[in-house]
Amino acid sequence: MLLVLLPLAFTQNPFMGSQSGNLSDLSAYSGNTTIVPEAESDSNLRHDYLHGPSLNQDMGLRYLAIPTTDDMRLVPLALLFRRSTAPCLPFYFRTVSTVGERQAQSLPLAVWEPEAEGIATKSTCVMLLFRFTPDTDTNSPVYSVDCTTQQPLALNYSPYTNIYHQGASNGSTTYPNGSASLYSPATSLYSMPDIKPRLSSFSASSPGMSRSPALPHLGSPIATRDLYTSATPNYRRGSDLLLSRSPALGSVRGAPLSPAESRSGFTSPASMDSTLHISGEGSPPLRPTHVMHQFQTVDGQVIRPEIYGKIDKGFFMADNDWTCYRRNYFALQCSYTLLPNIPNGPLHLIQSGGHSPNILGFAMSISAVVDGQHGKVIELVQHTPKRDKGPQLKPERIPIAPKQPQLGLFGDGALGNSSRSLFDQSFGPNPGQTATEATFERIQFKNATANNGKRRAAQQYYHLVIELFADLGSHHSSHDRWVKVATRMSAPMVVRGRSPGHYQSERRESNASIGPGGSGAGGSGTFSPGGSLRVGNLGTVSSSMLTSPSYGSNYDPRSHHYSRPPNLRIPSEPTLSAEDSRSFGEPDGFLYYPSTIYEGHEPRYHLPRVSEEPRIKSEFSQDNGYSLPSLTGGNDGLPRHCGRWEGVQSSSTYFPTTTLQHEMSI
DNA sequence: TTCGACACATACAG
DNA sequence: CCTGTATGTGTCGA
Repeated sequence: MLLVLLPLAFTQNPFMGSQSGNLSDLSAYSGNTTIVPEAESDSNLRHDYLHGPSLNQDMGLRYLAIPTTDDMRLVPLALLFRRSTAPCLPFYFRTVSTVGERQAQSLPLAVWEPEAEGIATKSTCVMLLFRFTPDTDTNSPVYSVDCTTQQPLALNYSPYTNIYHQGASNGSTTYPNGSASLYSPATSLYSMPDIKPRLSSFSASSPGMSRSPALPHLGSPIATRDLYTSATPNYRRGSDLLLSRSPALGSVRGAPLSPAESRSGFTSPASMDSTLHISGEGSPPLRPTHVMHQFQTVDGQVIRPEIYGKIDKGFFMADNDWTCYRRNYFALQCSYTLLPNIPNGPLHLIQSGGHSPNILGFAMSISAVVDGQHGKVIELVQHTPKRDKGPQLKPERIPIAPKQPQLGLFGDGALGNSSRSLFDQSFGPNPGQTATEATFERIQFKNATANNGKRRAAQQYYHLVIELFADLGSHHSSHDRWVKVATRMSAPMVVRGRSPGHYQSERRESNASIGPGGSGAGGSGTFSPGGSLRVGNLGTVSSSMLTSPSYGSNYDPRSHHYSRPPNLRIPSEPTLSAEDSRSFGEPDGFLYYPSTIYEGHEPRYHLPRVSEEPRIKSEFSQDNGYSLPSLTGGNDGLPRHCGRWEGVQSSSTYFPTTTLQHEMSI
């Protein structure tokens, strides 16, 4: 089965007037699919996409389609509309199989991360397309789709990226076995903020792909990759493969973004906001949150944690793998929410055996493993700015409060009061405020992956793991006090052990690197443009500073490693080698293909460079000046920086009048 | 072959 | 321009 997230740009806001305004269009290419307005969904269609406040007036899952046949066509399954241009957190799509009354499984399908898509219009929607194939679907039927979203955190700037589509091409590729693969653009799946999506490797002329007869009159198909090109000068792409275990899909993983298309140096504003955990292009995607323990309120309501994370800096795509250098720093921003969010309720850990210990708080940490979730642990080390002259530590467990999912998309106070309900301790420069995000900076892998760069041997892969722990209280032994309740693992990554020069023969398309000179990450604590405060912390509050994490350009003047002709577009070719078959190990074969489709090919607006944001030096430096884990405190009272981004309010300015349809055929 | 240590290069802030 | 800081990377030896 193939899932495709297909962003569409509508000339008219689907929220205006008839909300079913697009239904007819959808029906037009629905083929053997039954499409029903959400209100009409029946037992066959479960779409309780509201895991806590999620869809709201700003966005909605309007239609769901019930595949009635297993024909080979794509089946439009759902349309997710967004009417606002404001940023929002990713939407998570899951399949839900039901056995009796019980949900048997909930398979993550895809995450649509608006910012990553550069959606800046009121008339945007995402359509999920499923391709049902006899072989795959027989064993893993998908009965419905669950669409959830983590509530938006406050953002004050526009995350708009000037992504636009140009040219016409299909965004899918046909593989030998007949199944089409789509890649998620960088902004893809399970990843977070720093948007560097890599495009799907759909070349403009993907062989085997043709317009689907089922998807008529929607304009010319476009290649995802095109969406990230010219008008997106600094847009980073990351690509991700969603999930897939099937050989066919697994091969997708390799589908890379053309290096040429990656825009160096740009970090989406959204990614700059530490409160935002939207996956970003250019950073390795994260798999869905793996919940190990749920919680319960006193009245029995089950609470599920959702982890957010964003891998910052240091990573780039090489040979279709997320890659970094062991010696270079990367950073990892972590936060979590509780869904539904219960502001003041004491929580109890749900454990087998009946005992339900109180949860006094939560903490997050990071780790790494090799070869999957249960692989051997790989040590991570955290440096101080002194690097070799300073201590080398292991990333510690940082207590932080949950972010509040229920706050409005555009509201302030994403880190508000309720965060304090679980944590009285204060972090950050604003006493009383509870940190809701921990940023682990200057992290390095202790070891490189085996055989990296060598094709003759199997490439080893690491995964970063973000861990959420519940604090059961100091009355427990140190061993029992912290219970790991959820984890979220990154896409597989290659860690190179040697200097870049050693790999120069290989192409590098990244951007993740902050570039030479360490201009970017500078200090420890930062204020993101969105107003979140990141407080450097080495056990205690150490420092903070205002800054806009500027990642600068990908371009490395010294080595030129990251440079590429600005307009050079290299047709991406899916790599389907066995190596590429490596999959996420997630349940199966779902790929998604998010992209925003714009009509018109004119160059679009350019985003202000994030690097232009003012950087403010720390005011809270500790004596030692070190700052390791950073905590992001509530942003209450912090200035929201919106100004420079506010100009993009009117989507009409940027949107073509023609609706484009990206189609794919199998 | 891998990795630590040292050194150098570069960007940026003051 | 100079200096200090931070960090990417080249090199070498264990």
